[in-house]
Amino acid sequence: MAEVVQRRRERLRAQTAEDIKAIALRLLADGGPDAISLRAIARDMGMTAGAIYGYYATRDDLITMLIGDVYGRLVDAVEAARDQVPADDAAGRVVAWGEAVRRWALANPEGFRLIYGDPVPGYQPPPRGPAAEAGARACTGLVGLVAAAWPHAAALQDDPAVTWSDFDAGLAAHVQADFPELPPSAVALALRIWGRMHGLIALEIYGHLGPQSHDPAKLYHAEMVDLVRSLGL
Amino acid sequence: MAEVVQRRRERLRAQTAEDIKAIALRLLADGGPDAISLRAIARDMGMTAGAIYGYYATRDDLITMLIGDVYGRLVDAVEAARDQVPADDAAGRVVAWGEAVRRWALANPEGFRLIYGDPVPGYQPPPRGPAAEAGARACTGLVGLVAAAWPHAAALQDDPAVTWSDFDAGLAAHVQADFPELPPSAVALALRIWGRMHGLIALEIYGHLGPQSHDPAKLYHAEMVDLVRSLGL
DNA sequence: TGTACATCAGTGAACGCGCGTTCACTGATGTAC
DNA sequence: TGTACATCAGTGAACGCGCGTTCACTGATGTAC
Repeated sequence: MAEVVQRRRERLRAQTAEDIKAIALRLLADGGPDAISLRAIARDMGMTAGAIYGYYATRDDLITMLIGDVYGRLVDAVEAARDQVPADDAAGRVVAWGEAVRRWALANPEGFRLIYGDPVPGYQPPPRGPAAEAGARACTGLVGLVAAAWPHAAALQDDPAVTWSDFDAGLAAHVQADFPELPPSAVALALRIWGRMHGLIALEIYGHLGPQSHDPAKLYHAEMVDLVRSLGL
Repeated sequence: MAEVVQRRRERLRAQTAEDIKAIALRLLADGGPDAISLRAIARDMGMTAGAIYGYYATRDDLITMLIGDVYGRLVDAVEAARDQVPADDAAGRVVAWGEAVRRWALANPEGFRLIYGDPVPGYQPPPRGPAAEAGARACTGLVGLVAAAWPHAAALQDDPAVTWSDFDAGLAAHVQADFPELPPSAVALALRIWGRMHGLIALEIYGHLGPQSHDPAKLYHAEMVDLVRSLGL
């Protein structure tokens, strides 16, 4: 077979694989994680359910790709928001990051559920893969924010009880390479900041904040302000 | 029919209704929220699926009761842990509360998912009901903790921009009745504390912390210490 | 003590549903000569 | 230009599954006389 034809076929295959993901994402946004079924996707694509197996080996494979994609977009959005703020404004970057997470979550609630919630029923996430990678990216970004703030934060947040062995070896190595001066407690701080951003957003997305608060945005912003203060900024 | 017989029948009915919930909870613990199906419950009870309709009108009704139950137990556990600490030790009570939430979540991960995560596929939570009630209880408890800390926290956390209208009217009225001195920003602080506890726990339960941290307990404890400090305690 | 009746928890079979997955096949596209 | 062959994306029908829900029914328990 001529190479040019083979290459066109590959392009078409890749295109269809993308279409499948795109439709899956629309189903996700419309109906929540449960709405992602091979049959529903096939229906929307005007295909047969069996045809999907030409592109993804199983449903879980597709979901895995999907989570990786969505998670990647979240991290993209958040990094972009951070980079809107000058690098020397450590406090501003932290707040920009945090507010961007919330903004993305509210704009893509089902995406947020897909990433952070019970994924699609019966789905078991693979320990390695695009999702884990995106998580690592997010984590790295937060460490970067902490690194920028560390000159001020150290006095409040340094804790000699924290050691490198408290963390994943890969993460620890990565941090030590990028920020040789940074102590392990700075990584702990980064993870805690992650949790701090995640908490209010998760409560809001899952409808637990609504019954009590009429203004979650204000609440979240206050939390970001307090967070920045706890960084000594 | 003799009253005594009717009463015994009622007792038996109530007992069976409880058994159904108990088995549903075991299914939840074993297989996650998706494992709660009327057919699975009936199988475990040695009944027919249809028989469940003698006790709960629909599956969603059962789930609603279940969530209320589980949430109630969580709040019970947390309140009990708080009450182990003398009332004049505001900081200790906050930490006890927070650690109890995490302990309960780790001991009942599927319960935590049921309450705070995507509930069972297709389930829509009713705005009123035992679950909402338990949420309100948790919220009230946190406000109590903040009230005890407010003499110290006010200087750091008071914010005149927060108004009573930022909150649910019922909650606001309740707080104003119980703690007449407390400003609205104390309620905001309580909700933020809720988020702060929820964040790391949710990340841990849903497996997002594991890849990065080897010692989530230490991480969480550090967060509680920082939280207490941000209360001026 | 015995018999006709009422209650009502639970049965069992059926309904229609959507799902993931498999597989022999069709039919369009391109190749070789 | 025409014909025989290869590729391979997609078909369509079927598999077996578990689900929520309904409904006419059975059969044990207790009541009334």
